Amino acid sequence: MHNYCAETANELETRWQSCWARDDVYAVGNPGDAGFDAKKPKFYCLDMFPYPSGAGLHVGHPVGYIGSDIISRFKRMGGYNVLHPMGWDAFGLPAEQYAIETGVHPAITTKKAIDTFRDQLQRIGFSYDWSREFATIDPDYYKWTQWIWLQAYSAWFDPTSQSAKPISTLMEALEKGDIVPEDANWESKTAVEKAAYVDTKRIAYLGEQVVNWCPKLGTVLANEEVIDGRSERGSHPVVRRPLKQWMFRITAFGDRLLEDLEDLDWPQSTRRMQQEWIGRSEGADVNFALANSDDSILVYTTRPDTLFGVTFMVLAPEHPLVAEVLENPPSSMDVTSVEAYVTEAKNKSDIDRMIDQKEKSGVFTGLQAINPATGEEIPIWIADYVLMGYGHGAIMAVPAHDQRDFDFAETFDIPIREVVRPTSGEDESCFSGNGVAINSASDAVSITNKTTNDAKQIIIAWLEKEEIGSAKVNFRLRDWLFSRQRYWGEPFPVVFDEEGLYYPIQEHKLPVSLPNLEDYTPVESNDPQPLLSKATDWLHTTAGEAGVDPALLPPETPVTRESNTMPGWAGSCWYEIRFCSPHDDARFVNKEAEKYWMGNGIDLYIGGAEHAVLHLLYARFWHKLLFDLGKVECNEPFRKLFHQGLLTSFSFQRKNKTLVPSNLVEERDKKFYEIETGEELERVIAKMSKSLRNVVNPDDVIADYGADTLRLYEMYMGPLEASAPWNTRDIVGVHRFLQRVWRLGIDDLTGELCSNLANEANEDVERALHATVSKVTDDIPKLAYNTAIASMIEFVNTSTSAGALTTGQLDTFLRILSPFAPHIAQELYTRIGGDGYVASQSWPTFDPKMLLADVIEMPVQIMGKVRGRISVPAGANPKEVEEIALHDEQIATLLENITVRKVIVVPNKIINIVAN
RNA sequence: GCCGAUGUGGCGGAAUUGGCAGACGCGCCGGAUUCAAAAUCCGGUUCCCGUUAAGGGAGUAUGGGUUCGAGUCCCAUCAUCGGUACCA
Repeated sequence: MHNYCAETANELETRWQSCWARDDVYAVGNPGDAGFDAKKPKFYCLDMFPYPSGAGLHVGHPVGYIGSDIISRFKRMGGYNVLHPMGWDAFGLPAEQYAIETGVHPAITTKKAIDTFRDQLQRIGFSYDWSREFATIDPDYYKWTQWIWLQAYSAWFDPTSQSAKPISTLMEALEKGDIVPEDANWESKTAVEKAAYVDTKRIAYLGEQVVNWCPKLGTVLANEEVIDGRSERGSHPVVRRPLKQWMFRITAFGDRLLEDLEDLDWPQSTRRMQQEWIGRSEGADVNFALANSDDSILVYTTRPDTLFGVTFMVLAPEHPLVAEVLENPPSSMDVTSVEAYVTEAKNKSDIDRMIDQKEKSGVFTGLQAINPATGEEIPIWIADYVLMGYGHGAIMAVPAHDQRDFDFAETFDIPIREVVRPTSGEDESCFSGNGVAINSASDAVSITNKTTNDAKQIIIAWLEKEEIGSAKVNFRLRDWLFSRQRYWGEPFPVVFDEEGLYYPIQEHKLPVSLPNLEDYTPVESNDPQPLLSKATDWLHTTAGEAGVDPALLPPETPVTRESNTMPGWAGSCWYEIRFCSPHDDARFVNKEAEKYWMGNGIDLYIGGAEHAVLHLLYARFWHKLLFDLGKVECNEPFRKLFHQGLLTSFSFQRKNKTLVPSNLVEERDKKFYEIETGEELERVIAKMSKSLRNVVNPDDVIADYGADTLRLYEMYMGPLEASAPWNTRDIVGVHRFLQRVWRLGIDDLTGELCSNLANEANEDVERALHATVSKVTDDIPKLAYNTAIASMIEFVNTSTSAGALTTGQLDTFLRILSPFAPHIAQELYTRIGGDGYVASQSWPTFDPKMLLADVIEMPVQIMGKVRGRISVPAGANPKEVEEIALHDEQIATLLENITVRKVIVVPNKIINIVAN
């Protein structure tokens, strides 16, 4: 037998894969390379590169990769230069955790995992340009990751131009007096003070602030990595504590990160999530003077128009004024209870703070502030519902118009004063919407009867005139904490002298290599202890050895290296750029190559929606920084983004909603039972997971059916963006399809070419072929692969039934099949005498005239129900169609005793007769 | 709670600007081929009524609405999934 089966598929697939590798079929050059035509249009199609885990690939991984491979192959055949690379995101926690358990160096396990992943991916037949492969752990790569960090270190954000600039421009402007420091006192500063001031303005800066410390992971985490007070990875408890850490001034880019989302071709939901994460709000800073004191409290509010409704103030327990007042408490303060409350709040984790949101707790300070609008004294409270991390850690409370303040006021019996009336609808107990100001007039200022928006403007103008406040834009986004106390990450190119002053490593001395460690176990300590501090020989060195500019520090000066490392995100923040020229060692990317491939951003970026905020926001930030500094052409890296759906699996659920691993379930009469207990189970959709035993390995699927079947099945399951459950039973459908494709060209019995390929073309088959080419050509750019495959199945069924297909028709069909099932298409293409690789041929065209039939069959409805059908010549005008319909025997009979009121003719679609 | 998405046969899913609901595949039923089975091929398959049939009725989460015509548009409700969580 010579039929298409698992053996046939596996034999021909591995054979062609080695030919592709041998002939570099999918390698693409760069502008300036021999044979590279830079006048051709380009298509840069990128997959989010994987973190290669020791477990290897499961069938969920390739979904997006198959999707990107199909459109890449399609674009190549359409005459584009296609950049379609793959690499590895290889720094990170899992390899390090494994090293802690086994003592095996992360570099070894990571390399092994990469080799496994690469083998598995190559077996699926992707058209990656493997000559561009790299991993983020390669010193040639992380050298430039460190270099980019130095760019941020050596830059500041100029608020006037809203862009990053070299730090030297700041120093010049300060010297010239164009920029004045906050204390208006540049001239009298010492050199060290001047340097310290400039340091506070760097985009990569060392900041002492409260961080999220995860004892279990032994490292700090960025705000984004903390979910409900637990680590995003592993879900371990996180506590907050102050620490000096490297930060990125991402908040400076908040406006641009927000505004530039508008022009991106991204899923609406992802843009929304980024918008909300950035969380821009407009409002005002207002200073409240304390009664009987020179102190004041600065608050941020989005509702300055409710100033007349402020009946108390609240400080976060961590607010500096709290500690200050406790040092020297006024007689009105109940020191014991205030201290107790503050201590308790400090010890509470974020999770505990979030429980019982309704139940507000707090303590009165005994202090009073003065409402600047009314002149009234208002009490100052401390409560943990006010967060130190947002605004100024203090609020003006307006219980009538803010639910939280309302709950608090109710609990502690504080007056509630209504100052906004809704323009419509009933007056709720706590109305937080826009309306019209009431009860808002004093000798100082009046906004009564003004709409909320007008009232805001008036109050802000008044605050500014009185110099007690100003308009302010605030972001939810915090600066990005960029230090980790882990081993398996990029070292920072910076050292400290004995006084704690820091110095960057010179560019030409990069990379700062990661030293080897004997032992990866984190140090048990209340204080975060970076693992690299165990590498004492490496840690303590001299300025010259480390590569500090001798002009900054004499070479023999003893220095300590930075022992924190960069987080896992670092490598994935710019890999898309490096793929343009991965082996360039003169620059982080070749300028011409970057301009050609990324001048208008990446044409298609495919990856999971789980990266909607973190990775995509960080990468955008790095790109904008590099853009401002003139290092890249474009200010957004990913022009078009697409999220593939999650591949789920079936699982089995007991009545009490617990899940049963799939290997403990049996199927009888279409029902599912737990083997041990005999309980009937419900089949539900669940994530693939080891514990549920419902993970499918692509290697097994390939062994049973071949890679082409795997590719086709994953794309045929449904729309690429939708989640769908893996159902092994369904795979045979597309496998049978490929068997029929095979028989179009090959006689199963003899293995020879089918004899009828030489016959004359069949008219119906030819029309069907044009229709299929048209459908597939339309569907691929939309990534609507499931319907493209359906139309190809229909074509094969049509030509199989017709028993007639010419060599030329088969050639055309194999070309449109080739992006989906490249191996079988190549094999048959070669067997029917095609030259070279089908992947390098041109995409077929179709004749639109062939899509139109001469006679069109149209359904005829009477009162919206189909009652018959008629045949009309193509191009008949509506009047003619109406005549034909009304004179149709069957229709005329049905219309005998009723009156025709109206006839609606939709050309080429339908006729509806309104009659009664 | 708030924001967003989704809801179509036994299952995965199709359906241009509103125009024949269920393409295509799985499964199932019947047939051909076979000593037999597998594989393959052909036909059928939304549900209900109708002896097979002819034919009729209902139907795209639920309830209303707009329209000659609604899976598609509008309003309300329910369910599932995702995001978010005191952001002043």
